[in-house]
Amino acid sequence: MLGPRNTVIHAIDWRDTINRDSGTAKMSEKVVDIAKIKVACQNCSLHQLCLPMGVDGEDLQKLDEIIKRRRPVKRGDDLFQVGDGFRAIYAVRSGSIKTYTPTHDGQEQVTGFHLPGEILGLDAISNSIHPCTAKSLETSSVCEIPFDRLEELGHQIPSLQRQMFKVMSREIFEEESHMLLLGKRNAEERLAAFLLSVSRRFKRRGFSDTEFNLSMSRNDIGNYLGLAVETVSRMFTRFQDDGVVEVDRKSVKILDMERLHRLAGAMPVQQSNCSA
Amino acid sequence: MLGPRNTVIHAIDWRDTINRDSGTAKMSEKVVDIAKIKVACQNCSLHQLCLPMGVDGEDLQKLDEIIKRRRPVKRGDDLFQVGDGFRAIYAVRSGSIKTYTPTHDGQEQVTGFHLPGEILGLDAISNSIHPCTAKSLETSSVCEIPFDRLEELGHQIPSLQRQMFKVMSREIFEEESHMLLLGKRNAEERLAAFLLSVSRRFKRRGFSDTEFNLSMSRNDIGNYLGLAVETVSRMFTRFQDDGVVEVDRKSVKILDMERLHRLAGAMPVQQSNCSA
DNA sequence: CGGCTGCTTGATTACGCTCAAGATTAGTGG
DNA sequence: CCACTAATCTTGAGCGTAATCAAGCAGCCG
Repeated sequence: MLGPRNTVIHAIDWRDTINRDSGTAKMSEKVVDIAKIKVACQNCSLHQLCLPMGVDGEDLQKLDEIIKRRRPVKRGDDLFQVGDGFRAIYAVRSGSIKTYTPTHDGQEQVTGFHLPGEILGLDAISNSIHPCTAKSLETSSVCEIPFDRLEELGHQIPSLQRQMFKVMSREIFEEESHMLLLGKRNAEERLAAFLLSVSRRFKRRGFSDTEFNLSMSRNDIGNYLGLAVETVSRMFTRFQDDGVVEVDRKSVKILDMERLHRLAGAMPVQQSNCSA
Repeated sequence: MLGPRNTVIHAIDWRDTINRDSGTAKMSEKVVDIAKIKVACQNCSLHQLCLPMGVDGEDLQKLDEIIKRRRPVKRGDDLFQVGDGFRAIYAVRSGSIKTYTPTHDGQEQVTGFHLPGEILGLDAISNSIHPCTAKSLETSSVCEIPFDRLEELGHQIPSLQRQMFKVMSREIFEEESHMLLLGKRNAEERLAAFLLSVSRRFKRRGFSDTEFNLSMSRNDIGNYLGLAVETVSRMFTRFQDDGVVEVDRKSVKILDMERLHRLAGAMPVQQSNCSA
């Protein structure tokens, strides 16, 4: 199925993703990391955001040993599917992954977009079955962390257990924020808040917070925000007409951050101290 | 501010809550538990649902020792408030608690209703600050579990660490389900799903799944479901007119469970195996 | 008993969905 | 490399669901 032609194209996609000095999205680590796929945690640029945060020295070594680095997953590939048995959690290393829960009537709800340094699969622990599907939005690479091994290490390494609790807690917190968005905000506020969230997350990863590419489709965005595709499109147009952002297909440039914040409306009172 | 009159009234509320043989809601444990507030985990009827699940013998003893039982909290009392420093998580023992995140413009989003056996405060771990307020909907009692002690025990007791992960994972899963509801369901489906959720949770706790009292106001329900109060009220009326439920103020009797399920519409594909 | 809050019901409005068509881009194969 | 097809995105028109506004009712508590 995979001809040499295909391989070339994907290689190009991949290089685009890691191109740091272009005006386009850069959701990946340093170019050097690509060459040797098996980068140790201590050398990974996401070290500070990811599971190893707070874990160091010998302990980090141990954690590093149980982590399996996977080859890059192509756009459209599933990391895991709904119903799959739960064996590992995943950390995004480069690219981006969307997770969504399908319903019996064929609908889907996108539950999140995951950028480098973020963890997937935490919702599968309780039932030992993945309640959602994780699909790669572009060529991405992920670290696979076998959960039974991670649990063992959790007893041995206090800082790791603590970090796991923190990561899961953050996930709960983020989802509560999203509930607020879905429950109380109108279309304009939703899209503005979404753009700010992406912007903030890119910034933390060392990329521009004003110019980036959205790897997900308008459809995905709408689904995630509880809006019709058409509404998302109209809001983008409106923002552009108002001079708040400049949008060209996937590429977004935020022109007036101040106004975008005002458009996003009221945030949870906590949000101020929270550097997500 | 609190005259003796008040005290009496609250005592009455409390007795109502624990009255098992009336047709009204019964969200509490056995009457015997009330007398001696400090029930050990091993004697607690919620043992199987709560944090101690899977922990036994000597280990359960240790867990038991760090848990502080609080006196009943009265209706309207806050367990903790947004912005409070995080020191402990809480397990509901009887009654019910709502959590909500206030926004800067004075709005609120109810993020959950917590019944006996359920854990609160997990969203505060990552930032060490409570991002929401927890308010008691009726006279309730809770167990306070100091988090630093719990973390220590987590290293010593593998089954406890595991249970913590499971509890947090379940929370994430539940919130994803709620995201689906807020993003994709109409008013009718939302209220039907809500009633089914409450019904299911009462059943697991040994109460009737067809007759119960809702401790929260219509306002809270609407807020939680992303609907106006008026819409909630209209939907209750519609359900009653259709003979699906019988509603009298707080009291709900489900007459046609089958039809209520159909009204709730499509569930996540996982939901079938999930006995929440 | 009177004031208050919470709930219900009705009338009107508006936001965003649906349907539909066209435009642009991406993917595929000759 | 270009042409064709499929998919995605944009824009417009009309409609429907639920919000808003407004009033009345019932239960609760002082």
